[in-house]
Amino acid sequence: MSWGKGEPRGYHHGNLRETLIRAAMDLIAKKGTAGFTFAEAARFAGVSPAAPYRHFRDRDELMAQVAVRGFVAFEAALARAWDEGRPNPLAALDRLGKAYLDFVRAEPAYYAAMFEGGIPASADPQLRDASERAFAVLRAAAEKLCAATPPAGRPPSLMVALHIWTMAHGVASLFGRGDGAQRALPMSPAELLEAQVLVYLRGLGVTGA
Amino acid sequence: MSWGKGEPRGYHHGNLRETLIRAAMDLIAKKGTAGFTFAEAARFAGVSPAAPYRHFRDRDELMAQVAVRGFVAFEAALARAWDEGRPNPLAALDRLGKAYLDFVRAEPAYYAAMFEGGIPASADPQLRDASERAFAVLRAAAEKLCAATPPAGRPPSLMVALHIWTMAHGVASLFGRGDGAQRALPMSPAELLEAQVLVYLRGLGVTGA
DNA sequence: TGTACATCAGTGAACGCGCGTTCACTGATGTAC
DNA sequence: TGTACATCAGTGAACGCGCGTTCACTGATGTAC
Repeated sequence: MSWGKGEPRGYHHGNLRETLIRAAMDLIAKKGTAGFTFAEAARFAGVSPAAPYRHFRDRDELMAQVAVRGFVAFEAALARAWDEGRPNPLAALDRLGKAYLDFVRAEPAYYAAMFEGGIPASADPQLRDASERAFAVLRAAAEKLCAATPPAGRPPSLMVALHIWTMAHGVASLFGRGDGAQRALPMSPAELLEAQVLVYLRGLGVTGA
Repeated sequence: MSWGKGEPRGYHHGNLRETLIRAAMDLIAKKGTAGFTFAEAARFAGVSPAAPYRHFRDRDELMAQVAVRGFVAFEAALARAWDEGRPNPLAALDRLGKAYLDFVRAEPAYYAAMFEGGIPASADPQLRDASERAFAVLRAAAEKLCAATPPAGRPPSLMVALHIWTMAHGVASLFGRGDGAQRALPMSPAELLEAQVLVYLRGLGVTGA
């Protein structure tokens, strides 16, 4: 079950599934979601073009698996940053936004598979679930923030969660990509998002903003 | 120079360039940016696979042309909605946001070519220019809005323009796509964006928000 | 502990397909005189 | 106005390529007894 990296492998690979997922990530990171083929992933793994069919129905299933892993890693990163709102929701939210951008920049393959892979989240229950969990972190954050707003006219926390999401996603997708496709900006994406969230929170009447 | 639609065409097509661009748009709308090929565009136009080379260097140049047209149409739609801030900046901004979402929903091919085509805006000066012009509408809107904020601590209008852009783009890319890939929402994308912008403007201290 | 056998995971050759691209060509158009 | 000719725009056949997918196969692994 455990295979040394440099060891010559025998007839059986041993962890082909794992290797193929990593190969897919490498290829997606390098050439984008479109320039990733089943055949090339096999070649990358040093295996015949028929071998992947033992582990994945087709290219889309492999891509979906990458996306699932992406959402799992994403959720972990966001939850770690949010840290249940410690020491206070504002500081934690700031970390959350930075974590969002960091993830997109550091994991272009995950980001591409998650949001540009052409795999609808509804297609795979596993994918849907992983994506829900990641969003749940944002929901939790929104709830704590809403609790800090004046009770009169308190906004629905689901809406606030969606707003946070769209702000982070908008900045990330327009300016925060890992590859060099971003446009010139007078400030860093992180600064842009931070300022935006602060204005938004002030508009919400969050105490201390 | 003018060709009736149903007329049988002779050896020369007459407006192949135009027809290819429209074919590309149809294909991109149907199958996304990845599932669009030079050969199929030619077939779609009823012309030999070698013919497109008389008009475009390669597939990417055709895609870039679609993106350029997209930005031109986008600018027109945004400018029309903004209408120089009449009758007041808040009402105009609301229209602007709706126009952004409408465009993305109604013109999936343009949107895809503009933001998902893998064509960096910096690649083509014409593309860069068209994209600048579209953004200029947002800048103009941001300037008028900033003028309506308290002079003390007035934010830079470029930043506000970028914030408006990322909010609209975030909502559009996550929830406002023309195809059925959007997720379930407790409200329409337009409502979500409108509420978000209102909170943001209140945070900015815009008079009347 | 050894042996027989079922199952598993990867092979490699083959296939049909559509794409991108080239080439010499040819029909149509426009223009100089 | 007519004619000769240059230029333009599209043809169609051909090519090499890589992809997705299948197939009967075979080497390795695990397990029952």
